[in-house]
Amino acid sequence: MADSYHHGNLREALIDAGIKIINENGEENLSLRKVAAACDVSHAAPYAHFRDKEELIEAIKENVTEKFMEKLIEAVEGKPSADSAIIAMGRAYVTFFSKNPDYFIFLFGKQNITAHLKMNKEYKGDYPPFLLLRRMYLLHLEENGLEKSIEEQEIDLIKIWSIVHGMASIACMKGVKSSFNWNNIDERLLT
Amino acid sequence: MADSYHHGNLREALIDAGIKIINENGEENLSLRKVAAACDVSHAAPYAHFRDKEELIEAIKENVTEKFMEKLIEAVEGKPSADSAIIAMGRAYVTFFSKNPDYFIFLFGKQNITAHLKMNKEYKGDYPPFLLLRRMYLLHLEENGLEKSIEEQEIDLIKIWSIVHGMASIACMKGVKSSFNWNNIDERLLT
DNA sequence: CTCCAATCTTGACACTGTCAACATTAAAGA
DNA sequence: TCTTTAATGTTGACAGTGTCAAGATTGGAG
Repeated sequence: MADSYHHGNLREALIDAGIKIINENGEENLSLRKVAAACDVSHAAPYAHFRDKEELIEAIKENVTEKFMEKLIEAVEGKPSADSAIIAMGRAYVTFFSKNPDYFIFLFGKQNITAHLKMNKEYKGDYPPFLLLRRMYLLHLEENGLEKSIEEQEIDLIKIWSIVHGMASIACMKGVKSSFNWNNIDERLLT
Repeated sequence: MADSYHHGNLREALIDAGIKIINENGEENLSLRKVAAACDVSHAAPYAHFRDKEELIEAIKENVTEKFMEKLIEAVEGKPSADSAIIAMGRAYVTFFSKNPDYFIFLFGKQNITAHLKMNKEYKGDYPPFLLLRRMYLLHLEENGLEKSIEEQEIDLIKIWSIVHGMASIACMKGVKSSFNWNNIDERLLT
């Protein structure tokens, strides 16, 4: 199967090769032709699996988001309360991107993330990490017997997500060398 | 001077044309050749003013950051206290990018911002909006007679910047249609 | 066994960033 | 005023890019 005309599993191979290139040389060095070459395949072969370059990038993003979600779920599960789960999730969020800033740039660089804050919308198609956060937040309200208006809930969600996402963003900036003292911030994460 | 061999003020014209293209068609449609064409100049003319494409983009970023700073300073000046100044600055921060999300993507999409958080470093070369924030924060400590360790100060700064920057980031995401109810968040911005 | 649809190749096109060689001109110094 | 020079702009070339059209190959359904 190595030197046969048909590759066998080109789609996955292209995604893996794309991730490797992004990790080693950054997104700006990702080209369809290089990805194809890395799979020992002609320059137009990817078009049998992806409509255009954007669609390959989108597939890679899904793949990276899955890895991201694994860390978040791992952080959340087994926690005694929603509060501690949310805090653990925030830590995992920042830790994940601190370890590989390239992923942050890759995932959020063009802001093409979908997240409907309105609680009465269907959640389908929303950004999975945000879905998890919302689930934990609703659990938090329930566990503590809190009743909040939709608007208040939205604000809380924005606040929580903002500080975590903002920290990740700042941590990924070049030149920001300060160590983040997460331990001190934990208890203030939730309002 | 219109049809003379020398343009006269090509450098500024290239920057302006670049901003226009980014505003109208997004950064992904910015090419040196288009910028040159927009200035009625040959495709290699920009190389007399910029080493490469990156240097032009960097110049455009400086230009956009100046506009950003104008809004921040405008929000800060005349405020009765450092606290109210910081809150106003946060509002201006989010408002600026809510109005033109393309600028957020352009400025922070690749995270190439320099901000040395350590208080004992020289501030030169730091990101101007961050410098302003730090100045206001130190004023806040002074006005309220607070004494904090360097580490505590850093944490405060990261927190403030994180929530504001994070909100701006989330506000610029596709699909986030919720209105930001800033009025409710103001009094909780400072710890 | 045949045929078809999925998959892959080849060749082309326009566009890109960049460089080298050359042209023009404003301005400084004689 | 004339000459020279450095700054600025042009032309032409090159490799690399995304994308498409036409054709080759092949696994698998019938």
